[in-house]
Amino acid sequence: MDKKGRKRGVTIRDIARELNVTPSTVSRALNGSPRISTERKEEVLAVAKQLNYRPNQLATSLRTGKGKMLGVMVPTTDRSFFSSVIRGIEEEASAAGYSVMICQSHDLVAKEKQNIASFLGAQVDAVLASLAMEKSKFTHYERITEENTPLVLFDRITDNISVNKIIINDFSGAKKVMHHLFEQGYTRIAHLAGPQQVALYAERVRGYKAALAEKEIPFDPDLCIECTQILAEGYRAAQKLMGLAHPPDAIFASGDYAAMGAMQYLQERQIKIPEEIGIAGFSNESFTSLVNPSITTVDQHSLQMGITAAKLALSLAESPVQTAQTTVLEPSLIIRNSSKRKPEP
Amino acid sequence: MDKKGRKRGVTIRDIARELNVTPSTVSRALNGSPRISTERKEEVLAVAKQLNYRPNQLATSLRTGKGKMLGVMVPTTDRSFFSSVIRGIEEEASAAGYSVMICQSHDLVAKEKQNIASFLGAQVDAVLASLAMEKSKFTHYERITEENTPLVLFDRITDNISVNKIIINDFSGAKKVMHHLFEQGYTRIAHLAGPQQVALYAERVRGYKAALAEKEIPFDPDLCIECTQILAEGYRAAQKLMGLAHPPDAIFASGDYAAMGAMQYLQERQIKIPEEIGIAGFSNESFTSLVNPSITTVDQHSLQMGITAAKLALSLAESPVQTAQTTVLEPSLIIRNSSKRKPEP
DNA sequence: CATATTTGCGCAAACGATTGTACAAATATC
DNA sequence: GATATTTGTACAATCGTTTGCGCAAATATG
Repeated sequence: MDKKGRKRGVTIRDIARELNVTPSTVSRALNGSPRISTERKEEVLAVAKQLNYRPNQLATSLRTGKGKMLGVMVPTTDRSFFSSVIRGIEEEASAAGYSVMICQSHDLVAKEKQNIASFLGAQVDAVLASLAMEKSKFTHYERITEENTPLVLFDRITDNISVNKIIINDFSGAKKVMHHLFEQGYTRIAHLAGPQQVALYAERVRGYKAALAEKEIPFDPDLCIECTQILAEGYRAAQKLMGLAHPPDAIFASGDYAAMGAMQYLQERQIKIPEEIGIAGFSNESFTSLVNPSITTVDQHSLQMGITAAKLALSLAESPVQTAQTTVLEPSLIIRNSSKRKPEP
Repeated sequence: MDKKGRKRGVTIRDIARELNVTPSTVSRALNGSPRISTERKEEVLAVAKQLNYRPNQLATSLRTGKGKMLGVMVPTTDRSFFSSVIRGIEEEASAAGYSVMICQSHDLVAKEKQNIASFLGAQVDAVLASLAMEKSKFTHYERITEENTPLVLFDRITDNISVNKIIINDFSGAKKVMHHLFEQGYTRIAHLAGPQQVALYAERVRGYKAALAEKEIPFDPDLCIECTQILAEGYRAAQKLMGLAHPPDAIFASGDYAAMGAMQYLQERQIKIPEEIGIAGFSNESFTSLVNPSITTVDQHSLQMGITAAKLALSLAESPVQTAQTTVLEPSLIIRNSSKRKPEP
């Protein structure tokens, strides 16, 4: 601590003084410059270790413009999907010597703006983000690219902004669910769609419709209910569906929480799952394997998505001149009891 | 971008040049120094806005030694408890103009060390951490305090290191569960204890024993099984318990996942819950309200814990000279169907 | 009116690291 | 042995901000 109560660490100056050389020599030695003799390097390294020297990242970043830090923004960390993605990003980043700054938007544009300001202020080398659900004009994201900081969008993306994107094939995921439901003998399948301003939910609806079309089943608007993918809305949607003149014999929800809500309603009504009605969700939320019956869902390979996104972000951070690309990951169907009414073959 | 391809932002120099003053004047104006005239301040502010100036946090931090950043380390973000704590920390921090850097230890000491190095390198103003389960000597945590960075431990703490701590009253939480189970008429209550090197699990065992003692029920070692609090271990523990000559009539698990595992085993065995056996967990994990029957558990006021921890950390960051204190929060029992076998009064 | 005080701002030195250039000594070349 | 080349360090500027000190002009005080 100096006289002002601030903490003071060991600096290259201290090492330099110890060895009667200049800070520049120490710096070069530490960074393995070829212009420094091997013996000097060893001396410097020894003293550095002895003094427990730790480079001040801030100073290095300020000088070099590279902060060795990735900014990650997700709507929330307590969904298993996002938390896995983060884990993937972290693994990849820390392997490359980068640290990760995580922020949550709580699906609020205002918070997004705030977080972006934080990222930019902290001079992160790249930003990885999954968009908030709130409708917006994405101008705050443009400020990132304006400052020449690489931006990678994952999962919740938009076409309104031209950057690198990592998504899963939501269209295909939805179709896989539908094929499975057809295979199990369900024919009148309802869909609990997510907010359609979010691209991935729109994609899933597209997959739903495409699967119907393949079977030459006309699309029935009554069976496709748009709702935020939370438990209560799934419950209400199921209620509505069961009140129809021709209720569905299966419900495919665009999110696991809505699927769960629907299931709760059906169970309260003593409707047997999967015998009378089949249920499927999306995201492979951890509870889907715990509840009874376990819920059929779609795994999004979240860890892999994080790794892929991080790799891309890191490469962009090192060499910023690259053209925007979109990587599409293939999701996997996970069949569980909520939709299995045929015996195993 | 300069010639080397690095991004260059607007600096106070640019503002200064525009107004024909020096950077120091701009800096003072921006920081509201009383030594600058009101008109100058307005001019500076106007130009700053016009040029879209954003202070370089790195430079400020380097100069002042304060990074306006909190480091948060948790074992994992995908437990609802930790993710809520983080949310609380974030809210409090961002209200105070601080940003938050989140790292996960995955319960590995090696990762803890790495993360601490990241924190220290990033010159965070304070570190908030919940310990990994792995046994260790905590010397890596001491490096934080050695560098005079405030450290606040929450939830998973240790007595081996003298710092500020925020915990919930695990002893009392466990007793509350036990009282409730007694009240419901359960008398032979088993406990699935967590790893005893983790203080909070030891506390819960202490609460379990204390409640037994109050009822003058002798402690039966056969009924207290230590296991990591994951689903599979809970399942196995229940299996073991039901194989006893005198099996229990209730199982109180120190964690919700273990409780869930136990419940799955019992359900497979067609044992009725809560009629034949009562179940209770700990942590109020989100799935506990979704499964059937819903699981009685203990809420740890995670959001409040985060807020409290952040407040403490922030105050320490501002004025480092304070004596270590421990704050204890009171948990709440949440009674659900897995342990409710008496009709509501 | 002369001296003291305030007011408003500039100068320059930090913070800790990196890096282009310079420069002496050691080695190589003829 | 004189000159050219390499080798190992030092010097000093720089990244963007903050801040102690100094200094002039404006105002206040006697």
